[in-house]
Parts: sequence; structure tokens; C-alpha cells
Amino acid sequence: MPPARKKNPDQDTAARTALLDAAQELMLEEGYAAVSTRKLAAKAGTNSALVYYYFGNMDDLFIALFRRGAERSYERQATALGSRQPLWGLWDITHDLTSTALIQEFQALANHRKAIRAEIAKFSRKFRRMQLDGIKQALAEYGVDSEQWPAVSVLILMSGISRFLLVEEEFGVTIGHAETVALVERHIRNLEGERDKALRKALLSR
Amino acid sequence: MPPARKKNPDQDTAARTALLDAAQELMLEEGYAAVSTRKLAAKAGTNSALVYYYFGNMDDLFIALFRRGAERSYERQATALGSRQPLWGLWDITHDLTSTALIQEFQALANHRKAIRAEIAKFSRKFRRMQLDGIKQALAEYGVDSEQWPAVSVLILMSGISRFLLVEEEFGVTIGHAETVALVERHIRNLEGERDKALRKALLSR
DNA sequence: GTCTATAGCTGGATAGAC
DNA sequence: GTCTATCCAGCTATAGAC
Repeated sequence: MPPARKKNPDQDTAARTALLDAAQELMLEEGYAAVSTRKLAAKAGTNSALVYYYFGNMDDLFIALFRRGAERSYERQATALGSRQPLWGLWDITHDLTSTALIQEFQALANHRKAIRAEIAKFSRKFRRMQLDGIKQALAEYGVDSEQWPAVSVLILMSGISRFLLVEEEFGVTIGHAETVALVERHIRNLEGERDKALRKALLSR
Repeated sequence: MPPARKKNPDQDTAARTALLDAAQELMLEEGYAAVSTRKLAAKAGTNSALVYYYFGNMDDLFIALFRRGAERSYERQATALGSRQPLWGLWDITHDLTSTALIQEFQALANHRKAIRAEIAKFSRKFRRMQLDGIKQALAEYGVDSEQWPAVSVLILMSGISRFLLVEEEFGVTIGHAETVALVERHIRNLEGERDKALRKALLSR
């Protein structure tokens, strides 16, 4: 027997998982504002009252969904940074459309929901620290001057560019994207050689 | 007499302007989802039915608000790029919190409103082309190798970093921000010298 | 655990008085 | 132009049957 949970069933029952899956799909398809108990139930093939049974309220459902995705991202990122090509790994993962779109929705949602805001902030710092450790080590091995190119800045540069490109692509704006991707990848290639395509595929399928 | 408008009063009456101002404040304070006709009326000190008189529906109100802000941004950016320090101008304007927060809200809103999505995409391309012209000219004057640093990539780099930093700051995450700002500004300084603070102030007060 | 039913509220939108 | 009144849809959340 696991230690007794505080209040509501936190186990991974089929219905609970179906609700979380449905919430994720809805957020991606129609935005967070479209996530209602009725639509969740319809998509998950269950009942709307189950949302309250499993999560208590909508805020806590969003937080549970965020955590589920965040933990998955964390492990993925950690694997990428621990691989033979940490920079390629970071770049390829950050450039993944689905997770970026979800993060965007959560950020918008957090603008007017304090509990969710706090959750995202907490996780962001944890995530950043982990990434930083990985990148620092890699750049040191490559002999990159940390005065001129601090690891944390390389991290922010790559993340920022990646996110910006993805947001624009969602709007069908792609002016200059190819040149910029080429620019970033040229720099990565200089440091850790050609991208190992098998490695990339293994990462993104996780 | 101006040429007759098609359908609804497009003039800048006090009530119309008050509604747009209220919508902007609400979006910044509570997110786009909080913008309702009733709240608008309350904040603007008018009546909720006026939204339909002036704008037809909520979508068209959002579009009118977007255009108002977009035109203002366009002129501001054009002025900055035409100044003696186009790079500093671009950097300082892109790093303005209020307009970035608004853009984020509109992007989230556009995720499930087709009309708004189209409006943003159209404007983004126009905006990008204008910025590109300015940056291209500046970089050419500074003798920057356009093979190694395409103007459009410089633009995307600066915009992406800036937006990323601002989003994180909204969440209270600032790890590595100072180093990264310093890095960008060092590069700008190498190209066009110290930032002219009077110029910056003039730009941001517009 | 899962369901129905429903209370209570807030929203967009319109008709029509002034 | 600006207002009141109102319709109807959709939402969160809860009570209680099974």
C-alpha cells in the first residue's frame, strides 16, 4: 500500500488520464479558454462531474496537466543534455512544436490565475538550473570562452530564437527563418560536429 | 465631409476611445478572456450595448484595438530605425514590457479566432519587412558581413531574446538575464557606440 | 466511481425606449 | 448616441441517486 493520499484519488485511473489527455488536446486545438468541464467530458468520453471528483476544480486540473507535461519535458531534456551532443539535443527539443504551443497556452493562462503562475515559475527555475549545468559542462569541454559566451546566455539565445520562430510559424510568418536556423546550426556544428540523426529521432520519440 | 463610412461609426468619439482603452487595460491586467462587454462598460464608464453599436461584435473590437496599437508600434519602430542608432532603437523598443505583454495576449487570443489570426499575420509581415529594410541598411553601413550575419537573422535574434526575457521576467524568473543583456549590448556597442540616452527616452515616450 | 439534475452566475447579442 | 430590459447559451460547482 502506498502512503495514503490527502484527499482525492491521485492514482492514474483510466478516466483521470482521459480527462488530462482531453484537456491537453483542447488547449492545443482551441486554446485554454475553450477548456470547460463539459467539453472535457465530451472529448474524454466520461462525465463532467468527474473533473471535480478527480481534481477538485479546474485550476487544479490545469496544474496536474502542467506537472505531467513538465516532468516529461524535464526527463527528456536531461537525457538530451547527457548525450554525446548536448547542444544539438537542446536545440532539437526546444524546437518541438507541440510542447512549445502548450507552454504558450499555460503562460497565457497564468496571466490571471495565481496558482498556475506560481507553479510555472517554480518549475522554470528548476528546469533552467538543470539545463545550465548541462550546457556549462559541454561548453567547457569545447573550450568556449565563458567570459565572451556565458553558458546561461547561450541557453537563453537558443531558447529565445527557437520559441520566436515557432510562434511566427504558427501564424504563417516565415521570413528569414531558414537563414536563422542555418546560422544557429552552423555554430552548433562548429562545436560538436554533424547532428547525429539517430540520436535526434530517439529523443523526439520519447 | 469625409467619404461615407460603410456601416458603423468609425470616428474617434469619446465613448469609442474609452472602450478601446478599457479593453487594453483589461487585457493587460486580467488577460483577454476577462474582456467582456459588461466589464468594458464598467471600466469605460459607458454602456455595454455601445460595444455593438461601435464595433458590431467582440471580434471586431479586438481587431480595432490591435490595429490601433499596431499602427502606433509601426511608426515608433520606423522612427527608431531611421535614427542615428537603429540597433539601439530596435533593441530598446523590442524590450518594452507593455507592448510585448499585449502582443502575447493577442497571440493567445488568435489561437482560436480566425479573423484575429489573419490580422496579426498580415501585420507581422508588413512590420518585418520594414524592420528588415532598416537593419539591412544599418548593417551594410557598419560593414557587417551579410553572409555570416544576415540582417534578418540579427532581427530575429534580437526580437527573440528580448521577448523571451520579458516573458520570463513576468514570471519572476531572471536567471542569466543580466549576462545576456550585457552580451547583446556589447555587440551593439561595438557597432554603433554608446547608447544615446536622450534618443532612447524620446523614443519610448512616444 | 460514475451518473443525472440543477442552482447560480456570467457571457454575447438584440429590441426598442429615449 | 445612449440607455434599459431581456433572451438564451454556456460555464463552475454541488447534491444526491445508483
